[in-house]
Amino acid sequence: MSEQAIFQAIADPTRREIISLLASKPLGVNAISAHFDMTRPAVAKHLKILERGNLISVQAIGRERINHLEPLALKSIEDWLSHYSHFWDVKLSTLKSTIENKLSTETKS
Amino acid sequence: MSEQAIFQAIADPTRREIISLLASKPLGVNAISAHFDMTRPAVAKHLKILERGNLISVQAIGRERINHLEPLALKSIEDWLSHYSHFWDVKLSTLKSTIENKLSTETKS
DNA sequence: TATATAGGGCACCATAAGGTTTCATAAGAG
DNA sequence: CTCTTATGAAACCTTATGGTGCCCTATATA
Repeated sequence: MSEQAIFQAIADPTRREIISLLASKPLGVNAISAHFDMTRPAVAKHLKILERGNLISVQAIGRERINHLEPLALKSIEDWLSHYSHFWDVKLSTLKSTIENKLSTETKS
Repeated sequence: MSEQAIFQAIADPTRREIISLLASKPLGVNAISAHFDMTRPAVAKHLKILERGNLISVQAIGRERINHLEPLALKSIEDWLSHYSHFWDVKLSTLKSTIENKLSTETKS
């Protein structure tokens, strides 16, 4: 839930690769570790960290635990970036603040 | 230069706070460490990591070394995020049109 | 010149992070 | 019931990380 958990989760290249993998298809621990040159417990640890950052959700089917990507959690990163991104990208932050302004004036009136 | 250096740089909460500090004003090492409950060498190490990720540049003036934020380096993060952001971008634009519809019906009535 | 100030650099320490091996358990398949 | 497969979990090792204290050099300034 903490923002730090997400920043930490995406800091590791292996975990970013796992995210990339799960983006195309939900997978179990074994299927994921097949893509890496490391043992299953190592991958399982990475998955736990990703889960702690709410970047993946786990769905147990029988004896399998399928890991699903939860991309919405990445929005915190986007939000943090928006404080600085106006430097190169005015478009998105303008859209965001426009919406927020409209929302606040709406609720006020 | 490496993408990993940037992800690693923003993974630490202290470094993100330093980024936030430098966003408002370029500062020297001493001025920065005055904001934290840690010694100057510790802050200097963080600065070195930020520099390695090209997130700050250093300008030497006399005996002072002023650290400037280089927000453009954060674009790599934005680029990486863009692979997944469509998930919530759809939501956001939907929200936008919803609001605009509400606003137009409001002004019409 | 003497002295205070800004900062670099090194040695050291404790803990966290990433990995392995090994063992245990739970659920399908024969 | 037995065997295989999917996974969790603990113990352990090695290296990275974040921090400290201490000492050095360079530049201002009284």
